[in-house]
Amino acid sequence: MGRSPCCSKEGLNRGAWTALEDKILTAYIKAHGEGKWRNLPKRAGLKRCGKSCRLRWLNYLRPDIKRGNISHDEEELIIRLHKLLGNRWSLIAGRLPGRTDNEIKNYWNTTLGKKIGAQPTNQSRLKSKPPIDHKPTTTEPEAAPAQPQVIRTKATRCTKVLMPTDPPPRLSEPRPIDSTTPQNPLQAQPQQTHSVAPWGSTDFTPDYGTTTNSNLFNEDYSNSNLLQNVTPFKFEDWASNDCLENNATLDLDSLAFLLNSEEWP
DNA sequence: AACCAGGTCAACCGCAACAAC
DNA sequence: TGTTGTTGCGGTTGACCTGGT
Repeated sequence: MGRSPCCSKEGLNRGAWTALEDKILTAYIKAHGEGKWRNLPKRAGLKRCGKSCRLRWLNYLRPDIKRGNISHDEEELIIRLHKLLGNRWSLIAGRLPGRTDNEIKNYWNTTLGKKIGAQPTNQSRLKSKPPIDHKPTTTEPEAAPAQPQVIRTKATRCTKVLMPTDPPPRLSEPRPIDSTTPQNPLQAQPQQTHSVAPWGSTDFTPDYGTTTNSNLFNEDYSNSNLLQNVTPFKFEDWASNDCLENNATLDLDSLAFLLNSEEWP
């Protein structure tokens, strides 16, 4: 490869983090804040690569991390969002306060992927495992007739986002439902600095009442605490956002078509 | 008790987008 | 405008755990 690794491998610790390393990293970030990951290990006195520090902080040490016990509401939300977004774990995680993309990805690959009959992302693992009996549960949508429609899976960053001047409330602080503003999980507020919603524009108009799937969310989630504070979005608005790739409009057109189809649960 | 298979999850890897120069 | 450095992302790996035999 033409490019050197992010850091020299020599003399650096690898593998599981020790309690001491965690302590050092946490203390350093509390004192100096996040960012500058490349220089962080040197400054903090850690024999770790900056990438490793970042990952450890984001996925494990951050104070707002929720660990384990993914609730039923969260599970359903993950399933729905995965149907919409595919393996874009950071976006999905952005809808789930306190959850990390890594945790959701793992949860999907080990639990949800099997439950709903989707292929885990880890294809190599599947090869050595027997087929899974996909029985729909009472709480899950009907098993998809075919592979879930995935927009795309390549990693892309989305930083050109217009943040709302009035950030939506956290999921953990539900607001009363306004009957005039149907709710949608995709409008749940982004709570993580590393992952923001592409539909962050403040001026789009909630309007998805023209499709047979307009109640995709508000029906299924009408009883969900998690989703009582979210508002619907419009695919056209979403697709036109600058942060999406040029071909995203096409993909979203396909997605809109999919949502209009009878096959959509 | 020992072994094995399968499941879970933290960590690593390589790529691509973005920022700085 | 092009190049280089940095950051963030999804995919993948492997150590550890657990349950069955």
